[in-house]
Amino acid sequence: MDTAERLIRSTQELLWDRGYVGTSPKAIQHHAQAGQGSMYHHFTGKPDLALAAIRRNAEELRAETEAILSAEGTAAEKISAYLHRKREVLRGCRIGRLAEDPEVMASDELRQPIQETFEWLHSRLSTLLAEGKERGEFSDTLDPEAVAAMLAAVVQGGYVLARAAGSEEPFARAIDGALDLLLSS
Amino acid sequence: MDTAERLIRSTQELLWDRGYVGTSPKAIQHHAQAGQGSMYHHFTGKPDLALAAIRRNAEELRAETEAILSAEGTAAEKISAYLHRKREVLRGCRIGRLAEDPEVMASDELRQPIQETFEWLHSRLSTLLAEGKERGEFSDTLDPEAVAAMLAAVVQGGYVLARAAGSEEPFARAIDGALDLLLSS
DNA sequence: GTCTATATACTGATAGAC
DNA sequence: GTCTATCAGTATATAGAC
Repeated sequence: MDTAERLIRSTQELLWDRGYVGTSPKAIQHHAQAGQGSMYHHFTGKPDLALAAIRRNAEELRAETEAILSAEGTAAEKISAYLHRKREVLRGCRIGRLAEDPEVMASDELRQPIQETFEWLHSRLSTLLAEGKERGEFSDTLDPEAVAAMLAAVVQGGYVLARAAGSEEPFARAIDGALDLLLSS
Repeated sequence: MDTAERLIRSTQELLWDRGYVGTSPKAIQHHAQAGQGSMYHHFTGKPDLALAAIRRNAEELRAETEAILSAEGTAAEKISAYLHRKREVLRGCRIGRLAEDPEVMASDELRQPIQETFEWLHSRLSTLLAEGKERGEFSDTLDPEAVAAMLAAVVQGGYVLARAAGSEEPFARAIDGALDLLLSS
């Protein structure tokens, strides 16, 4: 793996665990085993490298999610698979956590991949819900747009509750609560 | 207002907007119009002052929430009032955002008020749901613990989606989705 | 209680040698 | 491409005068 690639991957990990404000160039260089000079040769600075890493994290998250949502099954099965997907719950969401970072939110360029990822997810979930509703899997009164937002929020909020508790349990409970209501509605 | 009080209130605001990692003693002093010496006279350092500010933010959030949940009305009305409560959506949650801060999560002392606040909220919501269920307001199959976690998660995740979008809309949609399912279940 | 001086380490970068 | 040197500014304090 070349140096530029190691720098991007190291930054992906550090942004996931510490956010943008909490990640220094020095920490990135150390993690990537690259020198100061290498980093500034391949990237113009911290924002440039962070942007590459955020985009990569977004692409990877989207690909992993799409693999689950496009698998065989009913809409209800896909939604359930998405909610019960294998996750490092206590680590949080590599994309959602950046929505709490003041410098990411202050930069249109850094915020864009975050915004687009959630727009994509919302669109994907709401299409799926509409198809399931069409096939009679869900209540006739179900609002796909609202329920899609609710499902995305439950996952993001589940991470927050779990981290606050130091336990995966609140995440699992929140998912259960959402799925119970959706499937019994 | 005395200096110690100004320092605490300034730190409350800065932690809300920038988190612990993103807030420096210098920024606090400037916001509170207090000198370096004053800050270190009243508090032993940044963690000590932050702890006071986090506890204060937790107390205030809890008091505001309790006022809504203990008002007159059915369980469903109280839950709806809680979800539709006046919020600075794009600013995020003054407590939940700290669950994404690496240094707060690394310190048992700083994390404790965050953990306790969500434990209190979960307990309060789940009691309310159980009472409502008892009175026939909700489905017989409703699981109060799971739905309470789901509701807390929707609020926290709603903040994340709204900040990512730069718009309050996703928050409102997520709340609508949760409430629709709860009340039609 | 508040102020100024001082201190060590880190942040985020630039410059130029190799 | 990578390395070392250097830099202005900040982070997080401590010490001692007033």
